[in-house]
Amino acid sequence: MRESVIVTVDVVLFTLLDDELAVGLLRRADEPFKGRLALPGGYVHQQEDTDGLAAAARVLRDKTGIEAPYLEQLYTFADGARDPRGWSVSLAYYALVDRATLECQAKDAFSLVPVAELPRLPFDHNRIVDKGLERVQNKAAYSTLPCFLAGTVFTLAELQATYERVMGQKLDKSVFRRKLAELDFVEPTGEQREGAHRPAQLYRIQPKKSRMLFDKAL
Amino acid sequence: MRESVIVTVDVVLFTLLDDELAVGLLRRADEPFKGRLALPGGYVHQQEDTDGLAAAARVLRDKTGIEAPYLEQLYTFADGARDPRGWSVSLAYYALVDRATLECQAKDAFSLVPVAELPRLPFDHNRIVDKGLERVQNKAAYSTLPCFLAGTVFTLAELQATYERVMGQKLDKSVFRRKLAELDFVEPTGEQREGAHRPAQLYRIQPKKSRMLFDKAL
DNA sequence: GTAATAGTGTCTCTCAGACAGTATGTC
DNA sequence: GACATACTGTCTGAGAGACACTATTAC
Repeated sequence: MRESVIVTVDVVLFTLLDDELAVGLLRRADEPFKGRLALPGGYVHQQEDTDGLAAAARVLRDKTGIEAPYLEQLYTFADGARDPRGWSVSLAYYALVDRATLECQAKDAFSLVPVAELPRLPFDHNRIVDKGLERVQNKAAYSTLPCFLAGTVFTLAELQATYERVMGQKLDKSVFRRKLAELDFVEPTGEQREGAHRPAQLYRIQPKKSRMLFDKAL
Repeated sequence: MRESVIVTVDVVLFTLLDDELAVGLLRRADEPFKGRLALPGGYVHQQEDTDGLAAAARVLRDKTGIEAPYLEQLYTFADGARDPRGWSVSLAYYALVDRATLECQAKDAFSLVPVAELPRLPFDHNRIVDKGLERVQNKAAYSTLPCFLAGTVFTLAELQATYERVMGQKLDKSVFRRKLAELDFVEPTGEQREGAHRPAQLYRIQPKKSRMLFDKAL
């Protein structure tokens, strides 16, 4: 017995907007919920997409123009009530993009909304965003994940601020740097950031260590 | 553009067999791979199953007779190569069952294989088991999850042994008990386990705290 | 008594947190 | 010089690990 099931991918696109975690939303071009703000999503294309991840990357690229440096499966929402068209499966992915990359690649037709100010979204998209937030916050302290929100180069103060924003708590500067040194996944570029006061060393992620998991929290 | 996609659920059933983590496998009744050992799995039934979790519970119940006390979504495997019939989606779940419950509920037609001795499985079932193992091992130290493998009542020595088996490392008795006391999720039943030597106090999980996550490792 | 397992007490050393201190830039 | 930000050094308290110790059963 084989039944036809609607299979879509939906992407939660996270970035930092004014030092707050924000989500990328699009106005839906088609029914159902045409015209409403929702997560970028679309059908899986069996000919085009080798797997779920590829489908998510394609959907994100086609709908927003963005090639996310970080894209990972989040959860799969599958039930008979989430879509008015009937039983459906949504392969949910989440993406992390820094503001610079986003500004440079993004098409205009798309909104960034801070997670604290999200409107009611169609389908179960609020649940999907919640699940994404939970995942990002849980993983933040134990991984290099927030680095993808900080851009390609950053000062240590900026990186610390990024971790603090995602984790939702203040960190001690001295402790943060001590652990960074131990974990050894950033390296100085040699460049400095000039500003109003003493310039700061610029750093980047060591290419081989861009996706690390730690034993202890940062 | 809506395309029909095969949607199945597959369940990795973990239990402890001779102090080793083992997986429940079934001989496939139908093509493809008829007669081969594989994970219990089946199609989603849109009329019957309210959601993915319900589908996984039903498949596990129908194929093995087991009502798993712990059942959680693991990952979704979706691509064009995993099933010879074409592009397919497998909603993978993992279940934890203690030996006593398993013995009492299980139908006979099913094999328990220690994870170290797994044969080559059809589809991408080896990948699914690997993912499940990874998940269980990662979560073990930070959750009550291994308790579901220990049975409804257990001595502290048995519980420690269970954690050690799942985590793959020895723990210090004194440290283990100190943390158990702090986390406060087991309670004495009042009963004792009689044996060859000094009897041990029996414990159970506090019903309200059966699924806890810890900040620190046990 | 001995053996074996249950359960507890205590020392030490590591490390996170707190915070003060120094360095180097702008004005 | 003052001030602001970058960066470093050091003290302390909590807690994990190691391990010895006591308790209670069977024999």
